[in-house]
Amino acid sequence: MTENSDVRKPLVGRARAAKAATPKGAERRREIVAAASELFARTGFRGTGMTEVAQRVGITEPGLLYHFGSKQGLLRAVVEHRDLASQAFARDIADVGGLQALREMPAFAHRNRDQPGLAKLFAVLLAENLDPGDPEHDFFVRRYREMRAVVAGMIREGQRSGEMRMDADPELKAIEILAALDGFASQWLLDPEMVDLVVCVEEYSRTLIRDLATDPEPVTAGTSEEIQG
Amino acid sequence: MTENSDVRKPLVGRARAAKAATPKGAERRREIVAAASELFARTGFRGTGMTEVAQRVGITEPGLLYHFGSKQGLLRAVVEHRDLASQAFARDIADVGGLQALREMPAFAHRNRDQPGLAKLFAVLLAENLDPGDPEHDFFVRRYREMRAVVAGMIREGQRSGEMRMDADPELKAIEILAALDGFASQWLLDPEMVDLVVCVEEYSRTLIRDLATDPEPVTAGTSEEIQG
DNA sequence: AGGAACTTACTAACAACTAAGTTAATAATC
DNA sequence: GATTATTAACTTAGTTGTTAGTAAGTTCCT
Repeated sequence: MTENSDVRKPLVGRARAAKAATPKGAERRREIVAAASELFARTGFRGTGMTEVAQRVGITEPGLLYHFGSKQGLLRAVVEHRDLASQAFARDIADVGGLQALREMPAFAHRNRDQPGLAKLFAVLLAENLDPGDPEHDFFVRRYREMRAVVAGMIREGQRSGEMRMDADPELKAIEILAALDGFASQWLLDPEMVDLVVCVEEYSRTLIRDLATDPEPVTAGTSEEIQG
Repeated sequence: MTENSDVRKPLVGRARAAKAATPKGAERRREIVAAASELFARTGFRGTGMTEVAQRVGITEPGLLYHFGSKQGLLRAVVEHRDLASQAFARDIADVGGLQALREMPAFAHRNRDQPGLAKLFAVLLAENLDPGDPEHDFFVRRYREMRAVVAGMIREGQRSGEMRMDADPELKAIEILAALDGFASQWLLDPEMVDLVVCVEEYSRTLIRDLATDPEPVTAGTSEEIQG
């Protein structure tokens, strides 16, 4: 019944410039990516016009297209650039490992709260790319698989070291943790007066530790104060 | 005018038809809402054209506008209609109350898995309305507040009846539960081959019961199914 | 001189929406 | 019970504005 022949653009565009060739050009690109990130976060990819982005950095629309070839090219640049921040977070988690990583979740929440643009950008772009065939669908699939792998690895390390119960499924727990963090973020973005991101993550962090730790934790009151062993 | 004069349409449009006046009209409205739900779910509100919706039901674009007055009018109709399904879920939860409600979460997940369109629609529309000023922002704020209240009430009842520990914060737990469910849904929609919605919710349901129940649960050998495939 | 980084001027497609007329069914009147 | 009036439910045709993207030329810097 009415099969979808919804084929996207054939992506023929000659992708005019993949990399900058000049310090000036590189700087412009950075400006453009920053502006586009803000606008995509506010009005989405589909809801944002190239003209708006161009005005924001004080050039014309074709001037913008010179750098990225097409709107999709710009999207890709935005997504890849902003992903670095998240990857940094992933490294942090991976480096720490085990229960200590869970204890540091509130710090991550603080960073997010201070940069609502990044959180919103990813929430909006994720929703716009849920469908296979959406321009950045594969990117988000890959990204979530990687992050789940990182979190699952962190849990597995906690199990190896004996800090965490063995009968927890690291894969499933990883999905749950990422799900909760995303969900907190969207409720907070939607209604910051009612939902405090940091409080939510702090409480959830405690819940996770209570759930996963083999030994009961000493009662750490309030915010994330490190307890040196 | 680099400043944002991004004022939305003043909503003056004479909202030509708020309700149907004829069985035939009512039926057409239903068709249109169904088609628009599908399309909004796939390509979002901003990414979907009135022409596409109109074609889908076999009428012209002005014919569509006759019924809903404007694109926003159509969006509102879609959102309000599809919300009824979610409200039904809320009633279920509220009626059951306490731990039993947590045990029935997988049933809710089953319903969602069989209707991916609804889940996707809400994920997409939520992300498109995170900003105050977005056309349905207030609707989503209201909706989440209501659902948090329902879930928090369910927990409070569990506490009153003695099934659940008193030192859990019902408001925070409600945020967490909705966050996790939304997050499961979006990971599942993005990558259904790696994330099984039902398995995730089942596991999470057990985690919640373990976390909140005062008495340890008898081991209900529910699903020993394999993890995702 | 030559290329990077633009601009102006344009196009073709499409967006939501309107105006005005048409059809068909119902409801009211004679 | 046929005719008329009224209305819902459309259609055709057009308006206005915006979209991403192009073509071709210009400025600037090395």
